Amino acid sequence: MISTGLIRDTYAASRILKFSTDSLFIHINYSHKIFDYIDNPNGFICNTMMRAYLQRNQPQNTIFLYKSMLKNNVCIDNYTFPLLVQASTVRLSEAEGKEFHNHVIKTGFGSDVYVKNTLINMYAVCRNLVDARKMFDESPVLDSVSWNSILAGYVQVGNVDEAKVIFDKMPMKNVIASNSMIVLLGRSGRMSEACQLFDEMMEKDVVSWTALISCYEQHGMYTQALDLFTQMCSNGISVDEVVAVSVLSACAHLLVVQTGESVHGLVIRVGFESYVNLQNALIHMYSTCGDVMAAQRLFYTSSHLDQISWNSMISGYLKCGSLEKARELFDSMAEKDAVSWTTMISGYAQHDHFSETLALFQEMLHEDNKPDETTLVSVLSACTHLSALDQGKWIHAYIRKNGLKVNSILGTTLVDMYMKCGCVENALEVFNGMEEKGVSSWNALILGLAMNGQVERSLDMFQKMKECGATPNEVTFVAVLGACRHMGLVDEGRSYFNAMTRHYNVEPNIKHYGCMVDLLARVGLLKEAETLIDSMPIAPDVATWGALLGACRKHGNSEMGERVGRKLLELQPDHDGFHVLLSNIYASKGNWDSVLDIRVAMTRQGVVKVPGCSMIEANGAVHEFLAGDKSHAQINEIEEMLAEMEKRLKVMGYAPGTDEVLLDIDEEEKESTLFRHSEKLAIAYGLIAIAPPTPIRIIKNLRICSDCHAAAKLISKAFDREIVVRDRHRFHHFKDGSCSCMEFW
DNA sequence: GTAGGGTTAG
Repeated sequence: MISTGLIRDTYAASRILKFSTDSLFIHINYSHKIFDYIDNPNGFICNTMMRAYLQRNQPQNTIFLYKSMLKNNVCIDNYTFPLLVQASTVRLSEAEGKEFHNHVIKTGFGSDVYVKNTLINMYAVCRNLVDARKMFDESPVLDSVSWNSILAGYVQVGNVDEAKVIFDKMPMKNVIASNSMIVLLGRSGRMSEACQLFDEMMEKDVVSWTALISCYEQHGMYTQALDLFTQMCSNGISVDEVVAVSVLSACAHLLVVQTGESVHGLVIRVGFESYVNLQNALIHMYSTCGDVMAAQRLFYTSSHLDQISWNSMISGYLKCGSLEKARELFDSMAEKDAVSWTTMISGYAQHDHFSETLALFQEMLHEDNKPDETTLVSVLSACTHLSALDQGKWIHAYIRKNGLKVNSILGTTLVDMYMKCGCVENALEVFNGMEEKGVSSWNALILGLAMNGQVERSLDMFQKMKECGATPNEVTFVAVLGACRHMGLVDEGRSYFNAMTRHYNVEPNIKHYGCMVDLLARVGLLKEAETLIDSMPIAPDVATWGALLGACRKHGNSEMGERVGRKLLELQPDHDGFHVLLSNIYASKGNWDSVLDIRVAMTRQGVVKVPGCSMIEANGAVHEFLAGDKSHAQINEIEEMLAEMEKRLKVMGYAPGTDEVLLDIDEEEKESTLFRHSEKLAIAYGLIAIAPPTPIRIIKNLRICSDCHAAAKLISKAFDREIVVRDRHRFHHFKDGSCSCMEFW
């Protein structure tokens, strides 16, 4: 019929069009074709088509059709404007809505209650409460839709007081009004009032239940959300795709995969699997709860996938550690958005694949993608772990250049990066410039200052933190006690430790006890440290005993050292450091037989001493040195520099501290072994490759040894160079013959 | 023909 030419029977045409548009399963293109064949469509036909566009989420076509009605002098009526105004509401365009409001006034349809209500609603949704209220107040006819629309406006802007006034004054409160109020109260954190209203409702529908369930969900009250959902089901309300999404989110947070599965079963039974959002919520729930196979099944069998589905699946693989599968999926994506990139980048960072993190970030930039704050947090953390200061600085510059917002998380990450790269002043600059500071920001600051030897400043910041109204948490006290430990401030440490529980309601955990044991033991209060271990309410861990062992070695208490060392080797027979420490204790007493025993034990256990390794960034590359390493391309120059260093140091009275050398060899050999330590090789290379006044920055994987520490102090004076060494514990800033650590390390 | 509920990816 259609193909024979234009349809001239307007009535027949309107029936056909109405039939095709009313059924949402019929594709819009079909209706569109019919419409095109209609000769001179009248107002009714155009309205029908406008509605079809609106219902299928094509508001722009609704508006376009209206404009062509104007052009072709098609009769506009009181059915046209509500559709038109709704279209501008969906598009969230107040300017468009206002324009159509003017048309309404000019054409004289302003008194139609439908037209008026859609206009009130348009202003309300666009948060223009002034104009919404004006229309509402000036209207001689108000029905329940008018009241609910103005109420929705106050819900929209979160004005509880005004909404309450409207709600109380309403002549006929229906379910819709109460549902809106529940949402508003819940969003404003007034959960008890929301619950009360919910309980008072005579008639509740699925929206009422969803409103309250989602409020619980948003406030992190996941258990309550699930309880309410159970009640909803037993009240005979059937589950729809909206409530399911909220409930699945709660399941994901609580990691209750079984509940999630039953929700899955319910929605399949009701037949809602084709909703993309619901699919995504399911994929997320399964992968968060560790059932990545279930997530994968959904993903690969679904016919409707969107960007979020892909990103969720990648994230699911990353959560369970399948980096390769995640990368494979990532690489196969047709279009990657910022979230896809960040997901993959941060996945690498979280699994300690820092080089991959930086490499993928480079790729992201190379493909012209704009990283945002979240991306940079992960990339910066990789820089911190790799001590890649130059890259870290580059990212900081990128943030400034692109005007990205340094929020509390990004700022804290920057502070941490600068601190852990030994750049205290840069860290402070970032910190002072931060608008919002969280507890973590203060923690990074306190920790960083202490780590860089500025203990007094660190403790001052703890005071200042409290003055600024931040509440110290567990991590804060690890940092504060750590600061005390870095300078041997025993009395201060004791008083902070006591204040934790007394004034700040923070129970000490194993790390706090470890700090205290270390602090006491380090200054020689070995007995007191051991007593503290014995009286701890928590079982001491290997690190706590290890701290005591290290102190025994330092203070030459070989009796306790042997006892503790033996205990540690029982607790963790494969730990290289404890073997070495105990062996050092024996070696310092000249007890070479026991040293040999330990060597044999290490071989038997397959324990390998982690070789000392120092890194130095110079001329855009990272150079690694192992002890006695001869593999560097410029080894001859380095050897010459070592000789020069040794010569100048001897003049200054340097005596090699050979008692730290584990090997049973003679003194002269010991000296030359000492002088081939990785730190010294790196320093020698730094003196060659890095022009003053740039500091020589070195990262060592183990603690710096006492001989290298003494030597570095002298080198800083003899060569007039600043040397910064980050060992696995803290920073040492060597300058003018002294070190920022003040010998506490 | 007009009014109400959701979240999911870093």
